[in-house]
Amino acid sequence: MARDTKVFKDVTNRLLSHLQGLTPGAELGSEATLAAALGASRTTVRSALSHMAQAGIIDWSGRDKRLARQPRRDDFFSLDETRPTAERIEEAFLHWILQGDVAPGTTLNEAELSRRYDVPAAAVREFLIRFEPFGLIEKRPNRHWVLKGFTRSFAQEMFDVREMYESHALDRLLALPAESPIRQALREIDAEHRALLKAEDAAMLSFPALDARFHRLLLSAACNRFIDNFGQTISIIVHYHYRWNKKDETLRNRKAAEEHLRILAALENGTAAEARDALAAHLATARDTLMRSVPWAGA
Amino acid sequence: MARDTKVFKDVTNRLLSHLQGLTPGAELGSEATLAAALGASRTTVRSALSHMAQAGIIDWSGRDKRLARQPRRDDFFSLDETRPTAERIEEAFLHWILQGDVAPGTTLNEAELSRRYDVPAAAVREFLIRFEPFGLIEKRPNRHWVLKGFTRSFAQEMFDVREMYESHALDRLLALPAESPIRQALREIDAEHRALLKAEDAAMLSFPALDARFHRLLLSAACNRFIDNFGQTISIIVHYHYRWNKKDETLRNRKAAEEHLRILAALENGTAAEARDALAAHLATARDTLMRSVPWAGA
DNA sequence: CTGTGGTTTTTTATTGATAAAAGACCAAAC
DNA sequence: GTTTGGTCTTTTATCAATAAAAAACCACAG
Repeated sequence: MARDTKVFKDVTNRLLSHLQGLTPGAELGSEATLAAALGASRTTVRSALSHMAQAGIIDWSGRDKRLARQPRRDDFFSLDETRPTAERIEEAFLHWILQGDVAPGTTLNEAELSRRYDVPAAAVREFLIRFEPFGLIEKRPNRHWVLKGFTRSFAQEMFDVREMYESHALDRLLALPAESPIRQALREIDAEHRALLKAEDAAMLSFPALDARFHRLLLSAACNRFIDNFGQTISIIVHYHYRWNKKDETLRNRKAAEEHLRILAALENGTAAEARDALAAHLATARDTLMRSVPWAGA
Repeated sequence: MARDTKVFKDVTNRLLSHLQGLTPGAELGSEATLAAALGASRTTVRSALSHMAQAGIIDWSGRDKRLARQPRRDDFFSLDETRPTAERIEEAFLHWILQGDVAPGTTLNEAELSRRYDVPAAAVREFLIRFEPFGLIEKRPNRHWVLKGFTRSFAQEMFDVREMYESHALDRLLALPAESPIRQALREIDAEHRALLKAEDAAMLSFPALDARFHRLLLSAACNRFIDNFGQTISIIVHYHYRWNKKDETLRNRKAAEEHLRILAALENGTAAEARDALAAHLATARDTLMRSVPWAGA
């Protein structure tokens, strides 16, 4: 077999949902236009079109492309088939690692991971290479990968960098005018926090996603690709950590949301010192929460 | 063809140079001992041994392994054959990029790089993946890699992080006792700086290596894998930059060496504030030097 | 001469085959 | 009974073949 037809399926799906908005007989526009709109090559769009013509969804001959009938639900490919491979590995792998039942020192076999997650071996390899500088895994040349585990020292070092970056970003943020896009976005996030805190406890489950957005937005004020990059990886780790550690979840999230609000309030009305103080307090809580859930043992 | 026999050649070379210290008739020791000493598998050591037996360098039958004659120069494999692939790509690629005649926006073809540097395509791919988070290149999914170039904003962002990390490391260093290994190592580096400054101008060519060691040692005080990792990459970039930018080289190096000495003196005898000040001054000069050589134009 | 679609070429992603290197196993030697 | 070396198995690195996707090319309609 050669490469997967993922892009073709994804393009077909997106083309179909576009067609749902049209009435039968409507013109579809030129191939080049469709390709540009879908962000794919004309070759792939043509494959999708001929697939849809065969299925009787469109009439197609030369320049004349018309909707023949409304797309049905079973015309679509399943979402699972179009999900990016990288995303699937990342999710499966991080879930496995942060689940906690994988001991540090475990050797990772590329072929086995590839089989287990049903993804190409090259994609597994690529993921592991990308993940290595992050420090959780290590490659022994000519040998296998070794899991170094989520140790206390790892968590500590991660937080040291996080504190450095977020403090730096906050200082940059304080220097920005109140009308800047980032500060406007922060005001919107402030409103979302208030709405979440007013809602029922169950709604608190959506806090991790909000938390990730808040911190990424904060870091984006640094306008630094290295910091953005780190923030992305950290948000993955923290996100999966939240998913895993269910203890006192609602209470913990509520407290974190309130700490976010204190930072946001200080940014809006308070002094720079108060904002720095609020951020430091929040990061200290976050560090404490994370460290509590990391086992003392481990290499 | 399958994989290269690089490890075999390297093991053979190292075994040969070990044999040069022995007199003919001497026993070589067990296969397992040799394998452990050379950091390779017994399988590979056995291949090397049978190669050397065939060449008449040793007499080998069962447990009895003796040196038959002194290894000659032409018994060795050429150094070029044993150099790690990763190192070769890194050197060739970074040299090409930092040479400056490659315009940002240039597309990189994996197969072409593989041919040009005579390294396996997979190794090129691996190198590019590792290098991507560093921000110089970018992958368009299902398409090629794109060079983003060594732009002013890139250099600026790199230095922002560098300043953050080195300041943090310095604070950690100031808290260490005078007898700590890092401070001892710094005293040795201090002496090397003084020796270099006393020597002729030509000796200043070895400064870049000393500079890299100084900064890496400083960063190592942070005891943080993320910081160490960044330091490694930066030292590569700065190293290649030095190699490229020959203007006022000696003068520039001399100045930097003196700035290093000021930091080291402050660490030894001065106040914390003086040390911080000296570091800030040095980083400002370094930033200025780098920025001067980065063209204003570019994406 | 510009936009469009049919066609061909190039490049990338993926797989399976193959040899190097590592690692496991086991019997003989000390 | 521990060490050592011969042999076999597993895993990794590499290449070649193949199909998807992209990109280039070209002819023709308007």
